[in-house]
Amino acid sequence: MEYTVKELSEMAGVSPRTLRYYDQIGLLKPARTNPAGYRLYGPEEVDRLQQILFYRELGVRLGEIQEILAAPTFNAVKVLHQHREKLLAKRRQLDRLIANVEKTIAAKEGRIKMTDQEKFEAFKEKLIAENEGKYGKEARQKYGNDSVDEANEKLMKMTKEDYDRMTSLEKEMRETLAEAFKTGDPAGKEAQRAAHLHRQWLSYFWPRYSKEAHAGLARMYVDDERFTAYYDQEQPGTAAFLRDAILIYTRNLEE
Amino acid sequence: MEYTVKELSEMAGVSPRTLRYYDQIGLLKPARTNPAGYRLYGPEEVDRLQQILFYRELGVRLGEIQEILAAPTFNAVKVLHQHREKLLAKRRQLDRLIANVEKTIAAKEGRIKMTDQEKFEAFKEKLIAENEGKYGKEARQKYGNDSVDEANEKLMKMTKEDYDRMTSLEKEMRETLAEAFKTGDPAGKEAQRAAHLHRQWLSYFWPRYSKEAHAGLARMYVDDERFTAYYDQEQPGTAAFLRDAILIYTRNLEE
DNA sequence: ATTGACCCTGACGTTACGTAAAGGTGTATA
DNA sequence: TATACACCTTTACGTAACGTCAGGGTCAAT
Repeated sequence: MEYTVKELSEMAGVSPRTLRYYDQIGLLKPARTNPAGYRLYGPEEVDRLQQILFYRELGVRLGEIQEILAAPTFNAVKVLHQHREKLLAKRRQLDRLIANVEKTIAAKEGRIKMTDQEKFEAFKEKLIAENEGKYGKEARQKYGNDSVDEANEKLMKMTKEDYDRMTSLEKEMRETLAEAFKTGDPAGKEAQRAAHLHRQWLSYFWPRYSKEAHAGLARMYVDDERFTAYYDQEQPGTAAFLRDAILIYTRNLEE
Repeated sequence: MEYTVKELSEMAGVSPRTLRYYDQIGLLKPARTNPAGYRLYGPEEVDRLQQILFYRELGVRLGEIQEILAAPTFNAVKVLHQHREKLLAKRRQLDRLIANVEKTIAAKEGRIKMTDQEKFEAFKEKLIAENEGKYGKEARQKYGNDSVDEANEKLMKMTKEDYDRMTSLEKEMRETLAEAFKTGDPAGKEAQRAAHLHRQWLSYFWPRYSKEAHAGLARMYVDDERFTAYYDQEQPGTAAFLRDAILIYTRNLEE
């Protein structure tokens, strides 16, 4: 299959100008040109363009991409695995930015205070991540393999931001539940807040919330001794209390 | 606290030149200048710079940022929530790219075939907006609402034994998945076993199995950050890996 | 034969800075 | 008090990766 400039550009989501520019700088030459000088691209060029876009996505300069693709040791599959790693690192960086935004929201609402340093933490770590993302060679030569690997491991741990959000939600729920248990009133404000937090926590697992399922789970909390043991750790009767709170909560839900 | 150009630039992870440029174009003027003309930045400028960097991160042009920050209706907290949404969307986009890389690896190794269109799917951000709507709401209705509600009913009727079998099945699936992830091959034997276990586990929720729904759920695992968070706990990329394994699994199923 | 959507090659414009060049400032130390 | 040295200033040209015309040729269908 052969593609004209426009066909390939639309398929790849780039502009025709971009393809002509890549031709101009020798990054992506068409397979052939027709008598009138029209550029025609073949399957190899399609794959090469995909490679180029992977690198471009990672912020590698076109000149560098050219060198990489020209290297005699170039191994497409190996490089793709590297791409994958870089993209995962980028995702971790995004997680940090998201955490930063959430922290900033909390600060603006007066719930917490942020130092000036903290305000920029996520942006700076990006620089570190990106620097490392210059395909590692400089950093590895400079600081040696070990420290780079250590840094990577550290970053990997930061990955669990989502998981942390989930567990902190569960923790908050359990604390609220413990407070509510003291009141003894499963219909009370605290207990209902616990039920609501429980619902939010649940939403990390369940694709869609339904009050019936929520109530069903609550009943199971008492029937299943593992759950009972878990929730009754501090105070026996907590599991049953939570069940009652959830049953009231779901009963009061509209729809 | 007042900062000089260098102090602020180091704190924010930008160059001094950048701050002078922002002053030049009127995007970020210093609070005052000392007699010798040195720029001095106060707390308001620090916060404004943070705002600017959030927008810049999202690819907004400086001119546009200027307009946004100048708008009389500007509401910092509201905008931060928008930032958060955008960042989450960006993360979903990254998940797509990661999936694309993994798919490309599989294709290079000859395990699956990719059309030219598929090779570029993840790069096109416009299509993504469409997919967003498609998988965000419609797909959830398609694969979610009806069958999930039925599933919830099933869950409610479940006995404790059923529940135990279900959880241990899920545990086995996750362990198999973790092993398979190390191989990096979603078409491999381990990964396919994980996909099969996933199907069995699913059958505890879903009234009837269909490969289309299974594949739909797999896609949702990557599109929905809650699922991604859940499956990526140990190893980032696991959700995308599971999705690919399931896609391959369902594709190989006789109708 | 004509239309209209495509193609070509220049060539200058744009964004967000990087990078000197040429010189002034602040302060710690000899 | 002199000197070093790390900072600061403005001016100005350089750059990457295209966008955006202008001016003109091509192709497939009507």
